[in-house]
Amino acid sequence: MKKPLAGDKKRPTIEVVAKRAGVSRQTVSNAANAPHRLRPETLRKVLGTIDELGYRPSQAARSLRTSATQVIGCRLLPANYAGTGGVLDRLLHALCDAARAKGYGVLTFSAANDDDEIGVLDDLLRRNAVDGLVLANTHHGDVRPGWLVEQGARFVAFGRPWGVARPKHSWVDVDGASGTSQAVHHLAALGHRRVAFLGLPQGSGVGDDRLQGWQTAVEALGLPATGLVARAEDGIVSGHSLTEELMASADPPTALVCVSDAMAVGALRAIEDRDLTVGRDVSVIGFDDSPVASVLRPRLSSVRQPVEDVAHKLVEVLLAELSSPQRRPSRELLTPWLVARESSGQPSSTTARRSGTGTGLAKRDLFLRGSNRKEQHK
Amino acid sequence: MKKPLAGDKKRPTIEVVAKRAGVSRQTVSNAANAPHRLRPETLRKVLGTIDELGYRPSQAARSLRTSATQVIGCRLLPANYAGTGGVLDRLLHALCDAARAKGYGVLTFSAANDDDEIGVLDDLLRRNAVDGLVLANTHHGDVRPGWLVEQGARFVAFGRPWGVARPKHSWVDVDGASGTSQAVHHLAALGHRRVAFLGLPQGSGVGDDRLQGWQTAVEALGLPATGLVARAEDGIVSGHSLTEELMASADPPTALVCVSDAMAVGALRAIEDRDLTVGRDVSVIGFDDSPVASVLRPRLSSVRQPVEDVAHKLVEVLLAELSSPQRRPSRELLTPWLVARESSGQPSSTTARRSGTGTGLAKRDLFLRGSNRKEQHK
DNA sequence: ATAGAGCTTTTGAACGATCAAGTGGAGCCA
DNA sequence: TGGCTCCACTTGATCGTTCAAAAGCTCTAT
Repeated sequence: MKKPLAGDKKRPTIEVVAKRAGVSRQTVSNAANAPHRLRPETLRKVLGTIDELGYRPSQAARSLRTSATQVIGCRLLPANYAGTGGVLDRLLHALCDAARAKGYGVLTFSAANDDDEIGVLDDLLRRNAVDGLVLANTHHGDVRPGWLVEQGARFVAFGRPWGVARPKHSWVDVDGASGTSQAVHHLAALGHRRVAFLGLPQGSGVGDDRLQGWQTAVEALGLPATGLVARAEDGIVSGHSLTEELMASADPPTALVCVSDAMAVGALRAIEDRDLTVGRDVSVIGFDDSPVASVLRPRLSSVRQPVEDVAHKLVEVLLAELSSPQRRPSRELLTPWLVARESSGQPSSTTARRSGTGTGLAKRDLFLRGSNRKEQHK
Repeated sequence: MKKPLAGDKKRPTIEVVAKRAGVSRQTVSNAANAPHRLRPETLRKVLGTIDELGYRPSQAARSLRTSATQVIGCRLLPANYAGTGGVLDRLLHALCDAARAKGYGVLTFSAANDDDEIGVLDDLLRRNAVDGLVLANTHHGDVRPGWLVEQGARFVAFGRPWGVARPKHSWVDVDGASGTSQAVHHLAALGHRRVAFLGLPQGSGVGDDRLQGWQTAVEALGLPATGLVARAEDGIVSGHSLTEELMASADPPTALVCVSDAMAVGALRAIEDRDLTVGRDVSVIGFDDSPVASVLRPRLSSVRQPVEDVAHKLVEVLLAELSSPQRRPSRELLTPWLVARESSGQPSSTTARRSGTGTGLAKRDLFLRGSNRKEQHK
């Protein structure tokens, strides 16, 4: 039915469609934007012509008139193998889907740092290239939200406004504390009592949030807490040295809850270096369920963020922001869940050596790989 | 100098700038688009006013008039932990940078499959939402390039037009054969003679290309070739079973060159399962240098694609395509390089056991992690 | 003095859609 | 019949920019 736009043949304009259907421009416009205004018969006729010519309204002309671009801007963060990088990549996919379902596109851009990002945002806003923005990776002392509010820009943050008492903008975030708390409960249920936490230096929003979840759970379960928190900048190296530190103590932990998968990878290494077995002698749980988690051996238990839900909420909140600007900011806190794998098991003191974990390709690996492949081609 | 767009204050239009500078609209327009047409004095004055008011031309109005959106479309492929996924994520970042350097933005979208993608592309083209497209992940029997050519769309493919004799479109690709050839040469230099290849089923473009590189190198070096090629669908499980197969033979290989990192991960597992040591008893080299490569232990040697160069070429070729449509299609083949890590070492028969590879966190890990962090915040 | 050439600047029109106001006709009521 | 409302559709104006052509101006050559 659709006519190909072969060669340099021009796209049909609303005028062409109108003439061909024997109606006026506005009627064609209404057929798409306000079908209830047309008589059913007319509507059918016009839609038929639209389909026949393959007409779609020019985005530029529509944007000029309505000053709405139907585009959302989002910074592309460097894809590091662990940490937030992996999550943000997944989020971007989900965001594209969620946005498209609402008729929006996603314009991505990269920036070297926050100041550079503000430069890009300034350009996008001044050119009216986007209707709204998704601001990822918020952190303490983040200058971007304030700047955006000042500019009167519409945006949602993915991440709470850490350290800001009365934020003037909407945000969506994942309850990190719930995630680490789930991890501790899972470990306690397996029989662990000395559950340590590998966190970030004080002052990091996500870090403190996740630490608090550990703390809450430990208190609730009556587990020991002293000497079981170690902190450093995120990274494999940090995870390694913090774990060495903890394991060298008089009464070492039997399980480690980590603030990130990168930390967890470091922890795995340190445990192996002490000739201990991960998941038996010492259990490890990471955060973010980055792609590496299911490739490591033993596979890493990790807390997974509900990125699809986050993306839907982000779009929902942003669109609300776009339609009625002066409402008070909304907040959404979503709950992550634990993906338990072989890196977390019963402590060796309370159970005999588990069988069938050391060698061979686990059945679950097969299944996981299978479902990955399906996702890839669906 | 820049005036904030506080509150709902309207962006200044070209008319406002013109009035304020005491010139006409067109002069303001020329100041930005054709400065050579203005008297130096006038130019200075107008640019001053533009800067003072923070004026930027409305993208919509400009697009309407020029029918150029300054936007490139690119499909976002599912981020699988190995295979092309990781490469395409890196590519997207580089593409955003390269595009922005030329004043273009990148509109991303996801699609469930190629047909779905055509639907999205059709929409984007009909609405004139993008000037051009980057088509990633080309494969045998790909219907997209032909469809795009038929539509008269401007695009560049990342990936050769596999199986098409006289392609009608431009493309940029990485020379996979060179990559696997480098891998074989590297292994041969280390003393390996029986170098096997873990490939994809015949008919896959990238797979056959990479196999050919292995073949060429093996012939050039006079290494044995019979019984050293195993093929299956990409994936960890495939890598595992193919490796078991090869290692069970009468005269097993001492090194494996893999078509992907996923295959390589499977190979690592299979080797460990036979209680052999990777990098000593059997060396393994992957392809794409996905994020997992440097996290695995031993760290995986892998062939790395020059994504930044690819992105630059893609943008360069696409912009050429946009400016002068009817030139003949250009082709660019870039060369990847081998990143040698611990998974490839001297074969155990020709050398004593290497020291310092088994335990501890390698120094290079420290450096790598450090540079990752820097990239993240630069 | 005047025309022509060349440079700088201005003016009118157009891009293709939507908004706001206007028109014509059917239906209803007095 | 006149007047009013409501519905379906049409017309004129407009969004903010750039293109194409016209208009001024300066300078030179006749």
